[in-house]
Amino acid sequence: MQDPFECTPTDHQHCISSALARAESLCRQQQVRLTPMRRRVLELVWQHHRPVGAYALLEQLQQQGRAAPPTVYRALDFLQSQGLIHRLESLNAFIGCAQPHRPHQGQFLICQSCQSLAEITDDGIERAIDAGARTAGFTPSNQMVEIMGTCASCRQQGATDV
Amino acid sequence: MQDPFECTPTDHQHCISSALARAESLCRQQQVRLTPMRRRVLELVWQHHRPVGAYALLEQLQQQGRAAPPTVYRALDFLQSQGLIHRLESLNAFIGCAQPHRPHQGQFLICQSCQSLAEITDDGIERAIDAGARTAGFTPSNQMVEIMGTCASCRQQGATDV
DNA sequence: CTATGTAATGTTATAATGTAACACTACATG
DNA sequence: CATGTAGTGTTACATTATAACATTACATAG
Repeated sequence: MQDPFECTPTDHQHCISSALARAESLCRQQQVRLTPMRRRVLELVWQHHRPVGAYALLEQLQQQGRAAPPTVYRALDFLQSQGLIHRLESLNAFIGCAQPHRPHQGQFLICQSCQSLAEITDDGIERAIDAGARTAGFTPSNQMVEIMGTCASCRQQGATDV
Repeated sequence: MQDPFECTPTDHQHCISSALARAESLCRQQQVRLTPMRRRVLELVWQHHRPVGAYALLEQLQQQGRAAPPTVYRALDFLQSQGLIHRLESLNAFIGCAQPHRPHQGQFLICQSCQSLAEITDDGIERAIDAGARTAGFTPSNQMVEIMGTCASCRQQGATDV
């Protein structure tokens, strides 16, 4: 398994371009339009490659012309509806989804030390949540799981010097 | 198991007063001060008995004198630090915790139909999350689990008339 | 009992996040 | 070309949260 927290600069260009390619293909399949604005916002999200707020994206858009909050939020809403990005509720931020092809909700590992984030898709977690909810007479439609802690590389460093 | 979504008016008075009594006792134990303001905010949170926003609480406080946002947020921070309330990230809202004596994080069942909320504490979920995170080389310290769906009573009604 | 320090609250202003409402433009289709 | 719908622009505002500093309450040492 590739460490989801690691990404060299070279990888990173690849991350971005392959994410955009996947998005193009997925939107064609779904017959929805990945307009220039939507594509641009998705590109910016992937450039960060960590949770990024709507207003940070807005500032970047404003460096190349005018833009206002609704424009960003609309693009983000669209991207989210297509599963191309996830929203992190505990951070009010967004991140690109690496597996937009198969619908999922994902669980998020948020490193409190380096602010990096990894997405996992763990059937065991999803099943446990589903079972727990149903035991309480509740019919779940959607799960949000955000896990705060320390990523592997921060833990190694932190073991001595933090 | 008592249905966490149900609470008659009579029960409700009992909910509030017993929550306050538990809070008093817990704060004495912890040697922290449940000041009148903090107590009042906790009481208001319990009066709602569903997720309530900081500004809704603020408005209520303002009906009995002046109050400003920092006052409410400080009280909420304190209550949260003592485990007396939980913050629901996906709703930007707060709710009283029914088991403040044993530290826990809880999982939240949010009914999208009636906006009620139930807290469960499911070891299976917590273990699955812990295991899933560790498999990814991540050391979790804290979990946020918010589950959207339909509560039992809404589902019964909704089966026919929604 | 007063002095002193810390915790808690008051107060003002502002930051950060998000949306409503309406105008305009682009684009597909009849 | 006419028309409708999706997408974007624009303005204004709503909602949520915090920074910074003043003041008050309260415990404890002297």
